[in-house]
Amino acid sequence: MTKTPLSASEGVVRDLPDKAEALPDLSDSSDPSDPSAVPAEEFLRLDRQICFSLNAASRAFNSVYRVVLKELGLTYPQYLVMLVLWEHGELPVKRLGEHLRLDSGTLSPLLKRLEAAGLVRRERSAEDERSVRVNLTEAGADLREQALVVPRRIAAATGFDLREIRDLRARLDRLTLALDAAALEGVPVCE
Amino acid sequence: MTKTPLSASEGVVRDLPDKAEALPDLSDSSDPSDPSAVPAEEFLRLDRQICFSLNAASRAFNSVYRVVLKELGLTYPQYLVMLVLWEHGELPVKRLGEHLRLDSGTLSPLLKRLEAAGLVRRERSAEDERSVRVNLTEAGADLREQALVVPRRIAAATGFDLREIRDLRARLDRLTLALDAAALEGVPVCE
DNA sequence: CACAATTAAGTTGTGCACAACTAAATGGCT
DNA sequence: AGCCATTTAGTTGTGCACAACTTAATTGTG
Repeated sequence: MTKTPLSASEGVVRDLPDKAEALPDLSDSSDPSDPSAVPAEEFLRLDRQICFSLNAASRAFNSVYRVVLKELGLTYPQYLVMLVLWEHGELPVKRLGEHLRLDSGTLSPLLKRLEAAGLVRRERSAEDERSVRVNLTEAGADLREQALVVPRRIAAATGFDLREIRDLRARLDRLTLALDAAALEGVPVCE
Repeated sequence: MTKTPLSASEGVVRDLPDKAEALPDLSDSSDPSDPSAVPAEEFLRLDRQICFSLNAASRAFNSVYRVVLKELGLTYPQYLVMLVLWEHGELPVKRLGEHLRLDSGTLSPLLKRLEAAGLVRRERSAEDERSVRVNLTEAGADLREQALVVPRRIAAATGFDLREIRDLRARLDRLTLALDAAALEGVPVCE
């Protein structure tokens, strides 16, 4: 077996939405904002759920993009790189990485593949020989035309309207900010 | 260079939260629920943002878990597997995959590593020789004790209270459901 | 100016996700 | 019984994320 069926095939265990209501509603406890009011056992189970949800959403998103992007010949991370280049034009690898929160360990091979595909050119900067500037080729710039339909198709697949998307985005950004901050000053030891 | 600094180092391009307000507010257009009211160019930019947000949140989450789980000797996906086993006990690989939405291509090597670490045992089922049952070893069962603190630390890192976490989870699950459905019956061609 | 620290890109190695495939066991169905 | 479709794990190959490292260019400081 290889691919867990995505559909509502009979035997499938669906942890995601169903159990959401079936489980004890932790937010109904005396003080919903106080995590220490919840027993550790329950908390472990809750963790299982939120982990899974985020993971599942991320992967579901990925796989929808994968389908849509296949006809452009791009992977999802490659699409993200192209989006930045379409919007900003030439950029050194460093800047690209800042936009995407990716380091050279990820970008170097990815850019090599984009270059092999003829979408991008890389050349050492003259002023600073350490820096490599990434440029769109004509083919790369032209691909933007085909990409214009992608967002609509994705948005349609989510079933969310624009307001919901915006709202979800805001929450996710807030989450990311908090997590980054926590990662910086060391993850809290207990509390 | 290798790791894009997570901190507020001066030159860092922060696409995530700042631009959220700086950009034209698409949801203020005449009809927020009608995507076709938005020009394709804007839509492409919006897509860039929501993609990035989801991706960034997922990776930020991952890296916080990575830090916390390192002292347990687990990766994040391995932790997810252990959570399922702690909750359900012995399971065939197939069921494990259903809980986690992972196929054998991902699980087989992962379980092999967990087995090498002495946390699980795998044995062919007697009734059905196709099936492999995954069992916790004593060490694997014991590890649960240490894992009990993980959820609190993560929750603390998010800065979200339980209600917000629950709410975010509900949205993500809804998103996943919609995306799965779309993936099933083919992603909409244009719409 | 010289030399240490910093910065940019790339390389190597590990682990995960997934598509495509193989191998073996099982369950019908005739 | 014999055969074929299905089911279950596993394998192989590609691409991404990231840690740890290397190399080379640049900057800062004495």
